[in-house]
Amino acid sequence: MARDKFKNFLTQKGLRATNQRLAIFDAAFSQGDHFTAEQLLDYARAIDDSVSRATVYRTLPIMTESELLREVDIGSGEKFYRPNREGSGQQVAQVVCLDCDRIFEISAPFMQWYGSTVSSKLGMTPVSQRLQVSAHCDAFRQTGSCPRRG
Amino acid sequence: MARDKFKNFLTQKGLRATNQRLAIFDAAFSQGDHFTAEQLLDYARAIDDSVSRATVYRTLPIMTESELLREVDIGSGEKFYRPNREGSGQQVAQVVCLDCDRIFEISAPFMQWYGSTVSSKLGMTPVSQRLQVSAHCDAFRQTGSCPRRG
DNA sequence: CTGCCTGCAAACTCTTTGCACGAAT
DNA sequence: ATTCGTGCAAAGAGTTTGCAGGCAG
Repeated sequence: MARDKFKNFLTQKGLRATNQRLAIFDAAFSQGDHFTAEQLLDYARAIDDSVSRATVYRTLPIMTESELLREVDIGSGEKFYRPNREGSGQQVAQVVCLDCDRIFEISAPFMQWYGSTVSSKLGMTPVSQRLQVSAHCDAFRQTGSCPRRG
Repeated sequence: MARDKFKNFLTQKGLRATNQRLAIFDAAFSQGDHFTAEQLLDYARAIDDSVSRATVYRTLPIMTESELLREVDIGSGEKFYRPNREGSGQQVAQVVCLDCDRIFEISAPFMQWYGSTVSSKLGMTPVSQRLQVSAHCDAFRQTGSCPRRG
């Protein structure tokens, strides 16, 4: 269970397993889709209403360092986060729908190879890579509404 | 000359070719590397000291819409911009050096193909795609200084 | 002249931080 | 007990915007 991995990570780093951190963790993992820091605050407060915005922002880096959460930045001002289930790894491309602002993720196994190829040309060692595609929804253009939104 | 393209774009859109806009344009194209909005303000003021921060921020979207400038967001809080010379197109990957914070660009022609493939799986039409690789500099790790920095 | 553009400064959004209190070990 | 964690509110960074005056067409 991911919750245990989080607790282990905390203990291992000499950090404390407080109610607030666990509430934030549970809130994050009750979400199926991407969420923002602000949304996470709402979700976490539904579990433990003592959670503050500051603690959410202080807990997010802990969860991304432990690789339980993935940070997704599509250059829209605010960052998105997503639970990293089933060890899905980092070889994922984001497809951002320009019509409904949703973010879809698609496996892109070649990315790692490409990162290595490109980096070695520059005498560098790749750490991570991100591929982001911005696209319009065909159905939206025809019907005027996004079929994935309803 | 790119400057003329900018003027044409302005005229075509019913916008005015003011001294400030042209100073900002010239400042942008005197830069060889990526720059931030704040740096652009400095450069532009060296040409015309009446240029204000507001006008820089108002002119940047005009220059990116006209495809004279490319926006590069590496998720660091502030956005970078880069002159789009010789019609280099959008098929460029960014390699961000984690040691010296520089941004290198490398041609990645396959990206467009990938964008199409992925988008069509979702029933979407790709508009743009971005590949960003974060990497460590091998030379830096050995010598403690970045050879590209000096 | 007309109305788009401008500079200024205040506002805004998202995120980070200082401080004194509170709780986990 | 001791130290780390917390909430609150203020600060911070980057960007946007309302307004009164200015300049291009």
